[in-house]
Amino acid sequence: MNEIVFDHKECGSCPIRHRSVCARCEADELEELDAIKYYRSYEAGQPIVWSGDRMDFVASVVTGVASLSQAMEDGRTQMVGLLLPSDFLGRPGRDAAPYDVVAVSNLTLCCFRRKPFEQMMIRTPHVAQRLLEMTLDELDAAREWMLILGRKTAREKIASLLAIIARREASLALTTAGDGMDFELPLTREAMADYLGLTLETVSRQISALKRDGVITLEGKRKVIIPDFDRLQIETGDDNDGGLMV
Amino acid sequence: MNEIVFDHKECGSCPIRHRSVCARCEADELEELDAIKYYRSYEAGQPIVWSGDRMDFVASVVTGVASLSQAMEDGRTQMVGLLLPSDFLGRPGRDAAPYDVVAVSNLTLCCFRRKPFEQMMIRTPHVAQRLLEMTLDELDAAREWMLILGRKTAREKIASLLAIIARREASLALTTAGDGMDFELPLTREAMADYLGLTLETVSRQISALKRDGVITLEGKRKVIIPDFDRLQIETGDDNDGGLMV
DNA sequence: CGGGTGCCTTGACCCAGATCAAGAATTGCG
DNA sequence: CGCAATTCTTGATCTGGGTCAAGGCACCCG
Repeated sequence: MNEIVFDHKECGSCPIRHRSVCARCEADELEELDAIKYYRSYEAGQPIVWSGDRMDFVASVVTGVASLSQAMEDGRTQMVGLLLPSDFLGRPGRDAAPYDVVAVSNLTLCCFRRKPFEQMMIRTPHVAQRLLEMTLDELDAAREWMLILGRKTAREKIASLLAIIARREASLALTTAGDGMDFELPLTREAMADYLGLTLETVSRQISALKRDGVITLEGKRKVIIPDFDRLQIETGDDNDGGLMV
Repeated sequence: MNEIVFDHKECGSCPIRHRSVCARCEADELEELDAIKYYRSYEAGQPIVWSGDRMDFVASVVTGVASLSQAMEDGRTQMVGLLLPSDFLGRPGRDAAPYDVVAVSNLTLCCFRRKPFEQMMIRTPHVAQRLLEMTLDELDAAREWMLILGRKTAREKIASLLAIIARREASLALTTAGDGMDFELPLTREAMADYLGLTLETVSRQISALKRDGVITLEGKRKVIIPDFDRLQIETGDDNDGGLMV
């Protein structure tokens, strides 16, 4: 893997966004992708596709947050993934969307018509490779999430979610500012509950508890300040080495 | 996708085992794969790899059942996947195993040394394509499992697991015998508990309850008879159209 | 045949988190 | 500016599933 300087702004719209591969984007495929690409914006709360819908594009998130979720008939819903800027949405080779996709905040997608994208994938093998890599990452994240859902307490779940968001946030903003960090929560309490398999009341109570215990500080309802990341990490119940996520 | 007659025995050892792709296996790659392939057997209960171990092979399951699981330091464990015959194990491009892999029953793997396999992947694009497809299926399965873990009751969890195993079993044995079906449970109560995020006592109680209510019949402790699959399906809480799985 | 050793079942009790309910804080809009 | 409409917090109570404990059953081995 050759380490190439990586400008996220330029590359954000490229679904094969990755420092080593982006270099190649500068070559042929980028133009090819440009020809089939278009942007779309969504308002917070707006649905993007419903489970089962035909989906004739794939896309990458430019700005904002989207959620993938599955719903049961009686209204119970489980969020199964969270898409942050630079994440990929859609599945080459599949007609129907497998989950509901909703814009959690205001959102911009960079879309590619699916058929031409698939064609390109066949012709340029490294795109399929990259997509495989990304899918394996998503699979790992989904499985780490299974551990959270199946075996962690409410407090550990909240801590895990905060740690994951903090880590993601830190890796995007390149401010590796030691152990203290802060960010804006992109999710409502209800969305957090749907992600964690809890009720919104429990989410609220556990956030209050973490605040009371000095693990986090809140500024308003959404801004979270983490004075000591290691402390938060302990609250997650995980062993104390890194695990990637979301 | 061209529908070719599919002999599972011949193809079981081919990691690109799929009716449409198997046809191509008859050509070049099959020989190439044969050259780097070897078999390994494990006894029930035997570990195959531990999370974090270096893993220098990929494999496909020939016979038996293996489990993927994640453990917390204090002993809580969550099973995150179940590998049945014809499933693929391992990740091209990754050195370390991300989970513990254990043989649930006696198990035979058909292994390929990883490096040569990766080389071949680069040269033959349709293998990468197939692997991407398989990984997407696993991702869907993992996410359906997230719904089960996060939002279903204990009874629904058990019903879901039984329905999933029954469906898998039915698709392997080509006996599409209407609505009645039966199979041998490949998991202990404890393994089921680890899969479902429950305790083994709750698993036992809910199985007893389903038996009492006539949803299933047991023969011994492991053989499950499902007189009416639709009835079981209702107990899962899902909407009543198919959803793939495991 | 008798006593392990796994695996499973069932009962009694308890508690983390759900549910129900009442406000408080924040946001948006006429 | 004032009055909804959201979104969040907190309290009181309830309950599904966890925990602890006591056998039951099948199989193996000496």
